[in-house]
Amino acid sequence: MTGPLHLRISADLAAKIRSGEWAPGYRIPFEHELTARYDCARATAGKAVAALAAAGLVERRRRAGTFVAQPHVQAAVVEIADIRTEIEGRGQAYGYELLSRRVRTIRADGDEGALKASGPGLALLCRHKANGRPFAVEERMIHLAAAPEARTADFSATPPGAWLTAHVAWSEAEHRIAAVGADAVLAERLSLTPGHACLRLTRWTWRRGQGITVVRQSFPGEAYDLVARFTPADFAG
Amino acid sequence: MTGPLHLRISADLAAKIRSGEWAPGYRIPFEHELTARYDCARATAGKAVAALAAAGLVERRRRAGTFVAQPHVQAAVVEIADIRTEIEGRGQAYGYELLSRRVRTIRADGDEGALKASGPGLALLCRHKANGRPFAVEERMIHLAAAPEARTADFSATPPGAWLTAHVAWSEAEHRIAAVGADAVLAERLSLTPGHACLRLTRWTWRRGQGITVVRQSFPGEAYDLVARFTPADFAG
DNA sequence: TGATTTAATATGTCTAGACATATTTGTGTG
DNA sequence: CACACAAATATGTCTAGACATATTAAATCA
Repeated sequence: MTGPLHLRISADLAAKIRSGEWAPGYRIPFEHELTARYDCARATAGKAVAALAAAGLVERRRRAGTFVAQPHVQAAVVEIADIRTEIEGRGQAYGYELLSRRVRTIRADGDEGALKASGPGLALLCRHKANGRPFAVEERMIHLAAAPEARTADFSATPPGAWLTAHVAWSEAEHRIAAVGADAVLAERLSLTPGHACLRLTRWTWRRGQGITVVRQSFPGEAYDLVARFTPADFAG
Repeated sequence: MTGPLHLRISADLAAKIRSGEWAPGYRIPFEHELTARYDCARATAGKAVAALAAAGLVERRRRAGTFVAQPHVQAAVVEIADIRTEIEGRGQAYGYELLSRRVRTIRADGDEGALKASGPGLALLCRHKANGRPFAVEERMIHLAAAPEARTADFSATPPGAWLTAHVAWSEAEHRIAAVGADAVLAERLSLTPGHACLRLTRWTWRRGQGITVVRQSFPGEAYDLVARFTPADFAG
């Protein structure tokens, strides 16, 4: 094993935990023991153990020691790609249509209410296509006070998601993933029969507590899976 | 602001970034400048900036300095709680039934194929209830070579998910989230009409590359939303 | 016995250095 | 002008201490 000593120590400890040799609840060696074993300063051993604690593999308690953590809640990282990237990544032709665009007051209830934004917003309705077939319908509201340039942007050519990531920085986001049966309107837009199972991804985006945009994307159930991977930590162990 | 100095420095810097005062690409102060500003050792300033780098707020380049990172790809952390925890967290009564249990060979294709496991497996079918109503159907396969104790575990009382997290450590997991229409069998088990939109969560779990278990949980679409939050970092800023 | 104080101890934070490593930038050469 | 080389410099890693803080276990007192 090469590289920085603190990483080597982390990897060694992580391997013991991953292999099950050190079960949840096991007290791992004290820092002063690691210091002796690896012939290093306490800060180096401490850094190695702190990394494991940050990754959730261990829990540290003063005076008591450091213990292998109980398996965590399943936490999965979903990388929600831009739809265009998603489609082109499958080798399909991407298509985009703006179906409707208008300025209206942001509602204080429902999905838009969670934005905690008031005043005029830009309401967009658009459709993404893969190989000419409907892939997703996107209903979006952009808070114009937070993104004033959106008023003059040409969303008939540029999908609003791509435009926003390029023009507006965000600091917080929340996603909600649900399965819904298509109502008559959605079914027509996606060329499905009413009731067809669809995956619905709703995303709210804020910056410093001010709502920027909320978007609801609906996919035919068989067209799109969200894939999430999780590894408890990044050690090579 | 109180507490450890390195956290105070992290929070100060994070606030500048979040507010947009330091835009993506901006070079934040060098460690030696922070050292002077906060009257601390370089290690303390370095720890603060390293935390921001770990959170993805900044990127560090030797000789060049530390720069505010470009807004990342949408990455959402989904906390997929144990179903019992999920139900009880809503203040509902949790119920559990084992519908079927048998030992059979793990298939080499389909969902089970991705386990890359062969030999005997324990196939379980169970149902989770909230306030007496079906909440989820769970189809699970446990690789018995990876978790031999499962052969004698009493899954009529303990849900397999809870048993596994307590008895078997895992190192890698993959989740797939999809919307499906209920087929006749699933509809009957969930007391729905066929075709009803359901959220389907499939999870594979490995340990050191060896498949441990694959589980497919199906929820009535209206019963369960996956909620994912994303904040670039954990600082109070 | 039960409650309270006290001492021991592991982690948390921090310092003031040192040397290693990578990369940019300037310089000189063909 | 293009390219190779050297110097400058910011981060990365590490040491050998120090004191702070939380918590447990032991000792003491009601």
